[in-house]
Amino acid sequence: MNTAALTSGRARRAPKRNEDRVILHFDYDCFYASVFENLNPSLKGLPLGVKQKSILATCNYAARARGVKKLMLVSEAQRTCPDLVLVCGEDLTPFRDASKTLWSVLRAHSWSGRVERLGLDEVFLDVTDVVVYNQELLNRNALRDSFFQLSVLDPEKGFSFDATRFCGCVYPPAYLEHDLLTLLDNPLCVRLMLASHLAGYLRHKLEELDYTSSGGISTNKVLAKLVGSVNKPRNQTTLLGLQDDDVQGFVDAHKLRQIPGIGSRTAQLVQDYVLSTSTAASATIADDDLVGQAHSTTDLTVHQVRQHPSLSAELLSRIFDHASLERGSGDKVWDLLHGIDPSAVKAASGIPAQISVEDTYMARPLNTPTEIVRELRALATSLVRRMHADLVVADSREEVDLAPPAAGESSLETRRRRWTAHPKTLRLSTRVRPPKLSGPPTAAESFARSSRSQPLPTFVLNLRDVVESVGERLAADALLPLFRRLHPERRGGWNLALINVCVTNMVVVAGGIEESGSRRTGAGEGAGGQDIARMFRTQEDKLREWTVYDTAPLSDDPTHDTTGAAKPTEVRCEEEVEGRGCGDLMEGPTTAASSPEPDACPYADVWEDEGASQRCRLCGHAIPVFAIPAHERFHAIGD
DNA sequence: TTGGACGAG
DNA sequence: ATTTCTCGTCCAA
Repeated sequence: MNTAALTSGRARRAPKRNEDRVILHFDYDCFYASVFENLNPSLKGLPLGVKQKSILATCNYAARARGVKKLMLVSEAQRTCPDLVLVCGEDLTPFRDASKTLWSVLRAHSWSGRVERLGLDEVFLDVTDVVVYNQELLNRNALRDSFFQLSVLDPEKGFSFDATRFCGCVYPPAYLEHDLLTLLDNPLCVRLMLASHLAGYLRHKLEELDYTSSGGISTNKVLAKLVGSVNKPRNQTTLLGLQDDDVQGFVDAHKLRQIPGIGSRTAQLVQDYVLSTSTAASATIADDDLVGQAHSTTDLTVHQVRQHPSLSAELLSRIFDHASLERGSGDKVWDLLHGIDPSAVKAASGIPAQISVEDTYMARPLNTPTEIVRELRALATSLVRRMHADLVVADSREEVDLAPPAAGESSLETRRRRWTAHPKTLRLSTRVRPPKLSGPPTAAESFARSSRSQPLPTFVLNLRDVVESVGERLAADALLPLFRRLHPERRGGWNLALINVCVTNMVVVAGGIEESGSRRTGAGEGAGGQDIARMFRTQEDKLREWTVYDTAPLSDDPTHDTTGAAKPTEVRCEEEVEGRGCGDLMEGPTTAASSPEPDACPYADVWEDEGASQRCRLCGHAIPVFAIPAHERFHAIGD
């Protein structure tokens, strides 16, 4: 039934916007800089720049007032503003922490749980439910003394507000002079007005934590985000669409690239098409001989693109298909050009889809095996740390029914922590340094990454080992083989400009964060997952009995005791060290990594010796001996 | 499943 | 020296 709508004639009809929802967008003002200012308040008022390697990731408004810009080279920024205070923002941990805190403040005020983070410094809220509830509560005779209820159960919880006006700015600004009571005859306007006060209240809550923000209020995500940028720092804007022209006019004024969802590739394809098919008669593209001009220097507005006579959703689809890129979402771009965005605000899962760590080596690319192994080990260790921070929670469950701690039990901590999800896949990505030769024809091709992935070895999920040792093992056992797959040749150095290590493919562990065991959910059949979780737990408890704790360093691996920490010695089995995950970085056969047979390791003295492990006959991965029973259990369950 | 392309901050 | 460090979705083989 869509085919009729896809004919160009019908597709160009006036678009129909869904205005049933109310969406808020928050953007924390110069977030990274604010985090540092709050960590160290003496920085407030000084021009502050946050750098990552050679660029300024962001800067505060004091710095911007002096001409410093985001994403400026550090050297340029210092020339522009000699007394610029610089802090290093390469470690994202404090930003993640602050982001989570602010997000939880917003989430605490949501009824629907639809509170979606975009990056670390933006949040969308779908507040349709709260707003509609308060819409029904409005007393037309006492609008000035309204009360916004934040809770159905507790009518006292909320804030007073004046329902005869909007909180913050409105767009178009002309509506400020409009008779507000007339405006409020429109139920959509009433909802947006209510939402503006809610947004103002929430921004005030964020300011109590010393974070200012910019807010956008509209009926979908794209419009809320776009309109939030109209009054930038520390303010908010509500997009009022009384007539369709208002919203379309607002979107039309933007450059193509400014529309979220239209990236550089899409914008270039659309723009190239529009420019190359514009005839001299096309009045919209003005006097410039744009057709002959370098396309990259032009930035068409949405309005200019929409003026193109034959443009339609279908034509866009053909443009994207023809470029052998993009799926069937010419429709999506067409919608975006008209301010239509049906995408839902997603409820937070609490579990990231992937966790990755990376480092760049622009100034001095990595070339020697020693450097590469050192970096792989460092990245592996931070990745394990991140996995613990993001995927492991304290376990409040009482395990009274299981074996009590044995005498001298050292796992008091470990049995109180558990994974909320297991990543199944490990991926290593690298980027080689841009081929610096050719001048003009250099494309953005140097930007490309390549990657290899494999199942994540299960020992990474062992909470008993210290992170450093797990990290070392991960590097030796898994990352090195992946690296060899990625770079099978050894011609004169690798010239690596970037390494990224990622875990993904999360399998949520049965029982949510607040679940309190299978006893709580009496749902008979669906409890299979929780039974599996229980089996894992009992398995671990059994394993613990077999684990010998020893403060002595491992005899065959002196690097393991560099931390001096006590570490469990693996229980060995007779098929000792059958396979090695490490192998030769430079000369290992390309097929070795995928073969179940271990390859010789002539450079074993260079690389980490991994200690006792063997390959699983089912999946071919090197498994530390102590983890084999659990690994087999894993296979038996069938994932 | 794997590896890439693209889009977001 | 169009960069930083991520995260998410979609697509094809």
